[in-house]
Amino acid sequence: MKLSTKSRYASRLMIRLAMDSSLDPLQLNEISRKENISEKYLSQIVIPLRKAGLIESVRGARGGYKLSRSIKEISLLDVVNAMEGGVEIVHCLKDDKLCDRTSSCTTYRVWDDVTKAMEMTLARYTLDVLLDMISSSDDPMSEI
Amino acid sequence: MKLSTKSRYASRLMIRLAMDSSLDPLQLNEISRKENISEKYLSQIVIPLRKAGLIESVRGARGGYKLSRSIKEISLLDVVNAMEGGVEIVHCLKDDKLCDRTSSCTTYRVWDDVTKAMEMTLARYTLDVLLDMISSSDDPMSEI
DNA sequence: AATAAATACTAGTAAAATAGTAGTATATTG
DNA sequence: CAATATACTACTATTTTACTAGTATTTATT
Repeated sequence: MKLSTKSRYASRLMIRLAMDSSLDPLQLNEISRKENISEKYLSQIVIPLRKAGLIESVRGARGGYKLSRSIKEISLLDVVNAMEGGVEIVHCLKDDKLCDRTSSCTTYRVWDDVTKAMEMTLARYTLDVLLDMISSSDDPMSEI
Repeated sequence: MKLSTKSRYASRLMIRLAMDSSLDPLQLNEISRKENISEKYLSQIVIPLRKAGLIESVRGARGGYKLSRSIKEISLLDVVNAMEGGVEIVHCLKDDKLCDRTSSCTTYRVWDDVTKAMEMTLARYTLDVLLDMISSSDDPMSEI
């Protein structure tokens, strides 16, 4: 039950975008350097984020990416949802046609409950909360 | 971020053991029939459960399995922990030597929080709670 | 003692998911 | 027009998942 690197890298990328106060878009090449993640891989990660409407891209020279909403309005639930297509821990939560036991399934209710707990927790971590966590950290040079 | 079939099947197997009030051990062949899971596969699933001390086996003819603790003392957290070796959603939560960013990592704290939320939720579902859910269900013939 | 019924153990394997890489096309700036 | 960036498409090695198969061992029953 591991989170994919895509979700984790996407989270770090989003925090980098949130940290960038400049009006110009931030380029993948810079995020790649700071986060030590292949630029090519980042360029894949960025696609679902854009499709989910979390970020906007600017093409061409001096292009890059920026958040499309305020840092208060983007949570890690949004990010993980975008990357994984939902955080459901079993397929039948997403598509109940996958299993005809659903309506009478006891464990189904448990997995649903667990999924909701994850969602609630992730939703609490909006980008502004994460920035607060970083700025209140002991080490001012801390990584994200 | 899906739960493995092993964990899900193990949960259903454990509920079957919990439902069995007889003093004799329950055999895989019966669980296999009732749950529509290959007996051979169940025989693999049973191994981590036994190693985790959740069930006991009786070998030989008329052998089988039974819970080694009371239904109040076994939760789905125990089951998932046994099957997956922990519910951590990132490896670094289990072994912090895996990443040198750990001490200064903001997202680390999020993943830790999410993992704890999952653990708390799973721990609430002890086998006796699950049995209550089944018996209070509308359909007396409901599957688990 | 022999047989049947069960678990225990070891190994293998097909399919899917993961974690990337590579290359070309397209858009924009200067 | 050249340089710089994203956009898109395709491929691939590795790992994980979800099994299956076969043999060995233990125990109850006859």
